[in-house]
Amino acid sequence: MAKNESNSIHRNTEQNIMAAAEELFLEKGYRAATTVKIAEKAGVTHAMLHYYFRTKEQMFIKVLDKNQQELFASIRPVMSMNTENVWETIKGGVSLFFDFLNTHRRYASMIYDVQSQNPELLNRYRKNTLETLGRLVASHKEMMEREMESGRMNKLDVFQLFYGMMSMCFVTFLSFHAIEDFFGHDPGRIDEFIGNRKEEILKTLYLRLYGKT
Amino acid sequence: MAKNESNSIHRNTEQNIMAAAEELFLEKGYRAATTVKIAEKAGVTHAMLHYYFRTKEQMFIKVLDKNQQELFASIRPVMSMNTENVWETIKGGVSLFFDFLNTHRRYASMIYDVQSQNPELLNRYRKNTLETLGRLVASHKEMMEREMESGRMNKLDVFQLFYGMMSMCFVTFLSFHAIEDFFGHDPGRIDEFIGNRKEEILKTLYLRLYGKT
DNA sequence: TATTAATTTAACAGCGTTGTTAAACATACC
DNA sequence: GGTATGTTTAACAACGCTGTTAAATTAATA
Repeated sequence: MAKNESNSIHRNTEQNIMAAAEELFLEKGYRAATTVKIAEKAGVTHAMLHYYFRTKEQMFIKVLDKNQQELFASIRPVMSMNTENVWETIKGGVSLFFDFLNTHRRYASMIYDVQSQNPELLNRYRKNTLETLGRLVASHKEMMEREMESGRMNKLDVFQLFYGMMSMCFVTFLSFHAIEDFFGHDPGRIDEFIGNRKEEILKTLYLRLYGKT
Repeated sequence: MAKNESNSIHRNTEQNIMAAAEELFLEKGYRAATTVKIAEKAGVTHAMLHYYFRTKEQMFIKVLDKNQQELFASIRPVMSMNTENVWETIKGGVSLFFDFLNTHRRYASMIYDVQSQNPELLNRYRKNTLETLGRLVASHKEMMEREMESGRMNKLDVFQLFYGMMSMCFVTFLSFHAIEDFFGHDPGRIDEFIGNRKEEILKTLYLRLYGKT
């Protein structure tokens, strides 16, 4: 078997397994996505998972890494944003994060599932995330505080602001099962709700920062 | 054995099991709270669970019902609130709901866990909740819309408002594991953060409803 | 004392899950 | 044709979970 040929076949099956694993991990979480179901979905026997990935845990870590890379790529533009315009930066950041979660609709619930049931699997992931997030917050903290001092922006704790931004986005997709139930699994109505939710979050944040009583 | 005596012993063990089951279901969710661990925590053998409750599912349903009753009791005062003062009503409702979640810190994550992993167990629960919630929303909808028409309150979709209120409270306690990690499991700092979060949610809602740009 | 209820002990069946392996087969390449 | 790689098939071991039961034990009561 030629090396090219070999690799492409190799990659095809490996990628099928990866794709199936990703789908099931995202949909069901770590525990409920069993190796047998993953193999079934990939159209191979579950012995193949061992052949390519050795253990379920290694498979999961690859899925996790892939999604984390996509997340970082998605929010990269915030890093290089003009930090002079505070609202534009916040709006951009929330918008990018929300859109990432929307294009990865089960990501939030997968992370939540693993965080609560198998937190040890998130050790590597958490380190990267906290560093990245820490840098992000730090790089905008001063600027915001200046804005508050000047009276152009309402005063509030920067940590509370970031927590609020992230959690409002996150909870939208954590509650996706409930939303689906509520809207009768109608993709049109669901998309509409999600779109409105994003606008509502941005409006809420804007008024929190600039609204006068 | 006298009937009284019998009942009191009966109840003691039964209540021990119930208490252990509640703790573990709340902490770990349905699947991960195994019958053996519940029996261990209650200080009895797992055969006793069968003796008193027959199945794990029945045990869980009792725990669920108990917590739901406590939730309904907690938010009952909102029902009888003066619906003329819109902000006081909203503030009271959010405050009561938030406080319930705070005194039942694992309730949110237990409900989330079961909703995503064993949704069929929530069928009875969901029916009750949706009805109660539906009545609650309906009873305040008109009044809010009047307030918006009059220009005293900013316009927004009532459903989005309720979703926002509930989800901001809910996500605070869904992210409790993360909060504990972040604050190094220091109860003082955690309580302080939770307290600030409640104020922040109320402030955010107030500005969303009454803030002018 | 005889009876009844509560409880423990110790075992078992049945199921699903993960990880593992041996043997056979298929395919491409040299 | 011989070799290496990919793949399937068909088992198996080990573990943990739930549900169940039979037998023995304890304690209260009538």
